[in-house]
Amino acid sequence: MEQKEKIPVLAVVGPTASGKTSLAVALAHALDGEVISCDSMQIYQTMDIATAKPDEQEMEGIPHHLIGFLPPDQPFSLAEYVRLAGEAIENVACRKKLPILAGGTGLYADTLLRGVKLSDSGEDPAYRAELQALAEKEGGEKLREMLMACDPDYAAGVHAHNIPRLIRALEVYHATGIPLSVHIARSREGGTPYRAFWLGINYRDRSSLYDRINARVDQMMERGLLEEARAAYASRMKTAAQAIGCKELFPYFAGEKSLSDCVETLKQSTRRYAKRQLTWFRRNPDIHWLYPDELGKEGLLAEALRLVKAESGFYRNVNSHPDAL
RNA sequence: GCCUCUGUAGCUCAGUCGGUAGAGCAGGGGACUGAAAAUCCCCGUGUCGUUGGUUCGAUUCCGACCGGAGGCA
Repeated sequence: MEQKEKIPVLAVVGPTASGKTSLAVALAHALDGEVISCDSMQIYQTMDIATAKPDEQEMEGIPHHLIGFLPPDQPFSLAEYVRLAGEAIENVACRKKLPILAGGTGLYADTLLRGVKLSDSGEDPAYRAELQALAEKEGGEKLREMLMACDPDYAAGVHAHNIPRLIRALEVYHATGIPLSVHIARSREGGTPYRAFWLGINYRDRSSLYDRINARVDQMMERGLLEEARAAYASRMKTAAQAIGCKELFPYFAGEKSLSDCVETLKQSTRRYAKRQLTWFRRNPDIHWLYPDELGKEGLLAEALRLVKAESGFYRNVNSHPDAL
């Protein structure tokens, strides 16, 4: 049987406020691409400021997919993202454009581009609630003991304090009779329909990234983050309320903390988030790292293009349709 | 000018009845398979302000000097 040709996908990843958006747009211009967002919060219709969604001006006419399509009261999941992003990539590739995956949600990017096949067990809210109650009553150790009995491999790697992980692992076993660790091993077997080329943005000097983060939070406040967060505070959201830029301001609305304290906390959580993102991406050996504080603005794009062009499939993909429009 | 207090980790401070020191926060590292902007784990060497003295030994006691805070004139 003829092997289906893999779809080339350019991935632009990195921590928040590192400049992914503008690099992705510039690459889209240069390589005739479209951007597919890989961001677990930009999917929502609200919170434009907090999630730093690119606006019309920043998009520069480049089509962006998977941004702002979901009502904020809707929950979302990894599996849904993989499905929707897969469709978007297909759609873009069919129109002979280069799919450019851009965003900072590492779990989403990896699961998608590595072709991970998630277990077919969805969520079981009733069972979850049961486990949650059990954890509150008897502690995480109890859940870990239960997991140890059915999936010792996975249990060995999860701390008893990490309740959500324990619950999910128990839920999977409960629903499928197969340990999550076995699902995970199998999920990697099938290979991926994509040929990914990874670009990562990082800063040689961590503090210069932090400076950018602090400045961007101030900018968000000037643009009306407070009102946006107030609206989020008033409405009861589930997943979306986790967004950094909303929850940190809630204590101010509740009259528990001063606004300036909340803004400081907001900056700090953003910094910590960036650090976690870097931890995630660093372990990906396929990423070609770019350092804006070393390359400068022009140099960043030039270096990115140089790397991409050296990778045959991507540039050829562009050249093969020079007459399109 | 005099008196008192104070100077220890990036910050706020403990502490050593003399044997070179530890908390919180900040910060760093790591894990991660259906809520991931989430959830969780690990990490504390620093001229103990400078300089003399006492001492086997001083960050600790004493003196001087240099910062800082307060008080009296």
